[in-house]
Amino acid sequence: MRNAEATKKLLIRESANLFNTQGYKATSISDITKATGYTKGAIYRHFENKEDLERQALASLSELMFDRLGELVREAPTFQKKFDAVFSFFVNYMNAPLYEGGCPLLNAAVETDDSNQVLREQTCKMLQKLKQSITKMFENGIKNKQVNPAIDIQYYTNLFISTLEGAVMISKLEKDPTAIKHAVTHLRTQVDQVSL
Amino acid sequence: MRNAEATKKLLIRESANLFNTQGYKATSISDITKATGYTKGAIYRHFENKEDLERQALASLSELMFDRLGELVREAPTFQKKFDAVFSFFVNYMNAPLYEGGCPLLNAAVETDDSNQVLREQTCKMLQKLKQSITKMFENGIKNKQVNPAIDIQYYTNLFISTLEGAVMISKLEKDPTAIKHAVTHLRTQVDQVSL
DNA sequence: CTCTTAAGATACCATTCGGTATCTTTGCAT
DNA sequence: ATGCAAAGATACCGAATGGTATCTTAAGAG
Repeated sequence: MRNAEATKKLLIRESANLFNTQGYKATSISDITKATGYTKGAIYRHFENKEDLERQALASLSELMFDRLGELVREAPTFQKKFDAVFSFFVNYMNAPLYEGGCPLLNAAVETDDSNQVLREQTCKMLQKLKQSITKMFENGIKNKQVNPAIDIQYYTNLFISTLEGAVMISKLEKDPTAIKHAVTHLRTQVDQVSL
Repeated sequence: MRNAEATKKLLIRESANLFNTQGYKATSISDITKATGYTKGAIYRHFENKEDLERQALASLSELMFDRLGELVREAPTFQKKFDAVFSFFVNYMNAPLYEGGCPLLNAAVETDDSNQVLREQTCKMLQKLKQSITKMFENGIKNKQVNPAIDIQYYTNLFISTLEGAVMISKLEKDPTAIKHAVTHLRTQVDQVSL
């Protein structure tokens, strides 16, 4: 064989980049053939249909995101430093992106919320996973006596994700990191306020 | 003639709804013919090409948005009530939308930031206009001695738009207004903090 | 009531879409 | 070396794409 697994990974990686920059519906199979050098016959040997490829590509982006995010948070020792890690992850969408096209959660959410039921549910689970990560950080902060236990965790979780994602939207549109930096500055003060 | 102006308006309104829900690239001309009852010949009599229609549809969404937003802000008497009006405008994306598909700024920004130069610049101007509206509200608040004059207006403008837009993304994806309500709650405390 | 002209419908164009059937090539086991 | 199954290339399908040329219809002017 010619290393089927490697080519499948390549197909997923390249199509994920295209989906995340141009959109899922807007990216054609022949776009992917041009980007990878492989032909349609090769693509359809590894994936049932375009939707199957879209699902696996989004899953791959999700995995990349949570792997990196988890790594950064794990390495940070304290509650505040863990949030610094999350913030730097989002700031990096502007200068050293893990993947092209900005946040895959934001992109998939906006494209699929009204039209694509399958990808929408997958994106929903991605958001839930991100929420769980943030929630866990607050819970551990409380457990370790670093955070005020009276706070509304769901409220802060929603607030942090909203602010970061909205700022990514603005900074990507303006091609200027100011909005993200403002968001991070603000959220840092929020972290300080709930810290003991 | 058979009232050309009315049909052009109808074409713009219906295609704007489709673009804002399904995406610009993902919406075909024949989608628009099905939604309006008009044929392609009719559409191409009123618009040079699809891009021309996309531009005019986005401009129409922008006009709808700023007309309504401006009206709400104008009617509110005080600095704090003006921001309440802005907040209620965004909350309404979930229950009584001015147009289908959520915030046209968010949708167009995410779709075009990496791929569509023409629409991207138009969306950029839309964001600038929104920024100017918020900035003006802070400036007037300062002028009227209702707001602390030491605040960084650009910072708060970015923060408010980021938080609201990110929350719209989440609430639309989850089909649940909680995220927006949390965002509004938080921004209201920010309004209070900068108020005199 | 007709004539003109614009609005809109119809039919078509080349191209691209997602998808498939079939052929060729490759690498491995024997 | 040879056979074989899997990987990938090629060629094609019907449907849909954006766009256009042409025909028909309708409204207002005289």
